[in-house]
Amino acid sequence: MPKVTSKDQKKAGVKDSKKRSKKDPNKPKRALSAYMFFVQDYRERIKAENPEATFGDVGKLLGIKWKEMSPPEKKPYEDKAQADKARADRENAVYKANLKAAKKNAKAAEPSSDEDDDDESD
DNA sequence: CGAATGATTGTTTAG
DNA sequence: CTAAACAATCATTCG
Repeated sequence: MPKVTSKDQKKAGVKDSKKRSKKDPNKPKRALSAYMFFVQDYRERIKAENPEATFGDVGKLLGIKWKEMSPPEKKPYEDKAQADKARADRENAVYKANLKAAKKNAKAAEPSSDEDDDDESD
């Protein structure tokens, strides 16, 4: 049942104060969501339609509009999301390379000062 | 192998 | 600057 949506996260008290936990050395994070791109384009529009709207209002309005949007309307945004995903994928490759290199370097298992220079031979 | 959960992404405005 | 609401996502990880 724990379908923990972002709402549950905040409900659980999981707010982002300063990065949430950090276990991996340098994860490429992830790609953005269609919503991110959607907002980037709508942020101005929402403000245009709701010049008096504040954080809570604009924020909600944006989400509502998003839901009101038709799949084909979000399509272009999803497309960007996928584009970002592709970009993230690249970071992922580098990330893995870094880990692999670091791991290979970490022979004594002593993470004291491991300075690895990144050389993207691309 | 499968489900779940966590981490992350970007924006808004106001104090 | 940071905080929370808004939605997506999707990769990692545990069983």
